[in-house]
Amino acid sequence: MTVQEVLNVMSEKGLRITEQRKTLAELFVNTTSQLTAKQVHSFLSQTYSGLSFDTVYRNLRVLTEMNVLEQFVFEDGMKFKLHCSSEEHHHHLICLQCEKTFPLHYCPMEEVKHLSHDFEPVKHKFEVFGYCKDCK
Amino acid sequence: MTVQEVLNVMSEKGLRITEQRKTLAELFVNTTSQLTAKQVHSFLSQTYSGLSFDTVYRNLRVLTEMNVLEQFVFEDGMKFKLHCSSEEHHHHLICLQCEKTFPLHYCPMEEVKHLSHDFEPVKHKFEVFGYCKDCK
DNA sequence: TTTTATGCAAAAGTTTTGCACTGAC
DNA sequence: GTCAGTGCAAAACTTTTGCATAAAA
Repeated sequence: MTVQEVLNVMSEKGLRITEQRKTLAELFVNTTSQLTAKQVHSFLSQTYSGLSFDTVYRNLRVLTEMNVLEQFVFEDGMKFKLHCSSEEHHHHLICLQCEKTFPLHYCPMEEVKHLSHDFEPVKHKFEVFGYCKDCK
Repeated sequence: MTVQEVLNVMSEKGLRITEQRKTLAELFVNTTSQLTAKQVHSFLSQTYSGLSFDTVYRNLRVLTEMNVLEQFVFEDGMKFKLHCSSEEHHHHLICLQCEKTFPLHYCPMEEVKHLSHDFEPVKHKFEVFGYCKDCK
């Protein structure tokens, strides 16, 4: 997904394109790792010195609601990344060192459905943490 | 795991057995769902009216550190449950209605190891949410 | 010009910390 | 009697909300 595509989605949904939002879009398009609100704020602060946290939170929330970003829960708080455009359902390998994410085109739910007859699965979380080929 | 076994672990590690901690042990031994600090506080408050939140948090942390409890991260905060005594590595089916958990003796990591040669897995999260046979 | 986005200030929610006092051993 | 546990108060941290002003369309 390009910066322009992200901005188009925002426009189509009636959002206004501010300088901050452009930079925010660039940040997420160029990052494969999952970012905390704090990290996003730090990054944007380099350009917009008076940037407030509430604006960051508001934009992260709005972008998550319109499916541009995806939200994940971790021990150290919520993290955000660009919503995977891949048509196919998949999961992620997440590097503990560089924090980059790599798509894993495998889902264990087929197997689970065979094993759990008394339970009706609705959703699931599956994430693998470890070291990528550059970091291991 | 029985209440007495939990208390024994606490004693062995040098913790003192207070009335509150006895009740806390009973709560977790009798609950298969994952509880938030808030829920634990509510429950214990029924018996100990002046109960403070910091004591609840302290005890949850101490019990987690000595592996009596297990900690999970969710959208609505940390949750705790008795550490699974099962020898075998497993995951959980979690009911969205009654919040009970059911062991799932299946782990997708064997499959993942075959698929991801460039990535060295260290740990993983796998949880299935849905409706149990009583709730569906 | 109209309406949305932003910054500021403050609040709400969760978790942690320091300290004096109480209670377990 | 000694040391750990508790309650209280306050702080730290993350996220949210209300309102006046600034900026996008």
